[in-house]
Amino acid sequence: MEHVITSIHHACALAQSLESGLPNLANQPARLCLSINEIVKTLSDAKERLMILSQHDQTPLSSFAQLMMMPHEMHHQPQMDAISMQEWISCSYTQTTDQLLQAAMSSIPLDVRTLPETKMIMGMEAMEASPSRSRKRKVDLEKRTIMVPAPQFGNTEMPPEDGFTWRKYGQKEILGSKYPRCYYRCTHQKLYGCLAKKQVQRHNDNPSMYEVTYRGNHTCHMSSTAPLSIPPQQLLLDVTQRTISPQLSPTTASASSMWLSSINVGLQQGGGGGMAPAAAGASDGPSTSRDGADYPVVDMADVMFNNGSSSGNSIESLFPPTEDN
DNA sequence: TGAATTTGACCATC
DNA sequence: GATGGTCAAATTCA
Repeated sequence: MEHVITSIHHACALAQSLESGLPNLANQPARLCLSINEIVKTLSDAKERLMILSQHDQTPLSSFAQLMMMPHEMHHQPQMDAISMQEWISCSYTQTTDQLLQAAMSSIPLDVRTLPETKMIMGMEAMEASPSRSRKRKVDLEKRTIMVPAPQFGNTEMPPEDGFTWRKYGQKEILGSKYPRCYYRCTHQKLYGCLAKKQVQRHNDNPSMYEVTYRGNHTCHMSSTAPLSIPPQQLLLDVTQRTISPQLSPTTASASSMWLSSINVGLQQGGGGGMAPAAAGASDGPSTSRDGADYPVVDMADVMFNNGSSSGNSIESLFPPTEDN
């Protein structure tokens, strides 16, 4: 039991370090992923040990329960036995992990996020919408579908922001869907010939999720006068090389910032069931051409899951103190 | 007043 | 013919 408490303390320390390092990490999603992964791994380890303990020792885990319980939950559940504690931990852990994954996925640049390797890494394959019935059009643009959480607070009717400016050009009732599908195209379509489009539709069974389908690629960032946004290649390079991006667009910076907020809320809320409001600025990176490009996702995966998770466990390995921004 | 949104109509595909 | 995607006039908003 002592080891479990130690692990939890360690996870809390990691979370606090993450929180304190947020201002300097707004543009380093890979390191954030590393940190989250470390926290989740530590809590998972504690959970597994708790499982084993609770199987061997059926004594109530009241002290630990009180330690981990949210105040409002304590009010409603003054007593908690080992079984319900186990259920609670399981539930909380699962929800938190899912929320973190959601938040992480929504922050990773779209081109990276939608790569099969990335989905595999993040365990998000199941979140991919089932392939729609094939329908070849004259202009068969590349199509990528993701699920993003709807805002929990504020105007939940607003589709989640993704860092780009979109212009709505249509809305249509879709057969078999409770919610209409909204059609957007890049605001800069006329000015820069940007062909990026997206469709936003609330999930039928889960209205708290939006199904967002992107088609085409943003070309507006290529213009010298177009809104600045970092090409994903550059961002990925920065991520994998653990260097600080020389310049981040306001959009990217704020998106990263919101991503951090999401993580923060997720960590604080535990199983409370709520992420940071996506409407405040969920994040997508710019979407540019990636056809044929060989992104070093494997390297990123290696960094994320092999390099930092097993050895050291020092927060310094995740957030070297030498960097400031 | 210009930009963004709404919405009915039209077109493409199955 | 049914359905999804887009157009464009009308309307709303800042």
